[in-house]
Amino acid sequence: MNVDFKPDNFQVALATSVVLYGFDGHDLKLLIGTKTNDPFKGADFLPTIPVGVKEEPEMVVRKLMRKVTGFDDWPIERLNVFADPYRNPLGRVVNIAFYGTLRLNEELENNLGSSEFRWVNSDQTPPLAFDHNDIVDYSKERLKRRVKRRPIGFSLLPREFTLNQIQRLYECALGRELDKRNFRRKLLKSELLVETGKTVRSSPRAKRPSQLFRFDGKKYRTLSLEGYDFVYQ
Amino acid sequence: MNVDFKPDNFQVALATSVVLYGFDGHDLKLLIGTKTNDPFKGADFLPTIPVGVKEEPEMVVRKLMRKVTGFDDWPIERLNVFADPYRNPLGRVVNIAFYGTLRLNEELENNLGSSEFRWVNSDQTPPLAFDHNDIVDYSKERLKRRVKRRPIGFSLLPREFTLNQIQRLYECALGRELDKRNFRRKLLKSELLVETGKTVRSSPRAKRPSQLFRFDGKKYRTLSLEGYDFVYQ
DNA sequence: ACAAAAGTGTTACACTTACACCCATGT
DNA sequence: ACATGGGTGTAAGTGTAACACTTTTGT
Repeated sequence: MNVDFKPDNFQVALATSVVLYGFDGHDLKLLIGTKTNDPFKGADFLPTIPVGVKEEPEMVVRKLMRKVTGFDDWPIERLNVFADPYRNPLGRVVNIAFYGTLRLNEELENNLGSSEFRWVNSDQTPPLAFDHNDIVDYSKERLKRRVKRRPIGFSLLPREFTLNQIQRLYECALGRELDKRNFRRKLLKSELLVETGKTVRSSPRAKRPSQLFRFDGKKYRTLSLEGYDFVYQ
Repeated sequence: MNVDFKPDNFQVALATSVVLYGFDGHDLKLLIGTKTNDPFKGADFLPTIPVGVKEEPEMVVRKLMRKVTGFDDWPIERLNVFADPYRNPLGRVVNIAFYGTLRLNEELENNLGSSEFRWVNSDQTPPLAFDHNDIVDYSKERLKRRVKRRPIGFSLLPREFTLNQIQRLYECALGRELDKRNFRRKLLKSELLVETGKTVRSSPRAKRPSQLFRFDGKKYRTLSLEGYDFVYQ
């Protein structure tokens, strides 16, 4: 069986793109850029960067995130590889795509590294260049799956959050409404949330304040080792 | 943002490997080869083949399967991509790995396309060249997940099979024993099995014959469209 | 006192798990 | 008649889903 590589096998380029999700307490958004050069100049696309022949894709993605948002210390996960032979008109480019999750705050929302990028509501993704809409769709499925099985949303939430915020996040990610009482019961039973004792008013119109919770990361890691599965159907 | 590719980005090669699972009614096996040339001459490895610059990985994998087993019409699924920069000593080779499932029969088991290949019990995978053990481990996790959520085992089973065979297959894939009564109840409730009325004796020593069932593929496709989830915990 | 959002319990049903014996058949 | 694997039922417990009102607080 031939497993030898001849010189003309080494003609492929690597790229990596990242689908960055941010949650601002009310909406789930993702980061979109606009191409400033050909091919597809002027089209929207995902943050994307070539991967050098000796580079590790994850490192390259972190570099890219830092360039675009100013930070690179958010959890990311490899999504999939998009390897259609003609997905890029310049030649064969294999795209190793990632997705990441972060808490949106005003600083992040307004001070992006360059004006080529913006946050869009995750259910209003515009048409994108290359096969980037496929990448976004794939990442949404992955996020849905993760949210169902792992209490992963915490990297999207503020460090202290209300039960209504986390429910809203789950509803955005899953794309459907959830029952408040059942959601709370399930969440509190997991014992991954701890009360802070603090409260906050969700809006100027809201009279009664909500309780603030935070995520018990240590407990989660312990449970995780025991094979804990969150599972929100 | 730089998304331009310069000529020296195009120096990567693509390969694809396949983890082929076969079930012979009693054991779950997978296909392993022995390298006949360097690098790693003499080492065991997965069936692997370079992907040409204009080729589609799935097509290449099917070609590979045909070369090794004589057939290429089994269901395959893309697993993951293994892209560590130094996984191959010849240069940067990105491996787009697949896994496939087939029914083992004596013909397949004994008439492999070449003597470089053999079937090994899936829980006795030998040390493999490159990062192929990682690929195998990953495929086992995927198979486990698939078996839990989809009635996927049917491409591994003979067209007509006994409940004991399918239980045995699930036990191999999940790596643990299952309760016979609970397993049957669950499986029969799904209404994806139809009785053939035929029976077979499982071994010369077995006196009472077992009933033969087959899979109702049409019903499955219908249920599938409605978002059916099998779920065997 | 009213407006607004926060917060809270119960019941019916479905599914999961644990468990041990009788049955049909060939020799 | 016996040996062999094939086949069957029940009960307890756990999780899910549907459902509407009371409480707290600021104005």
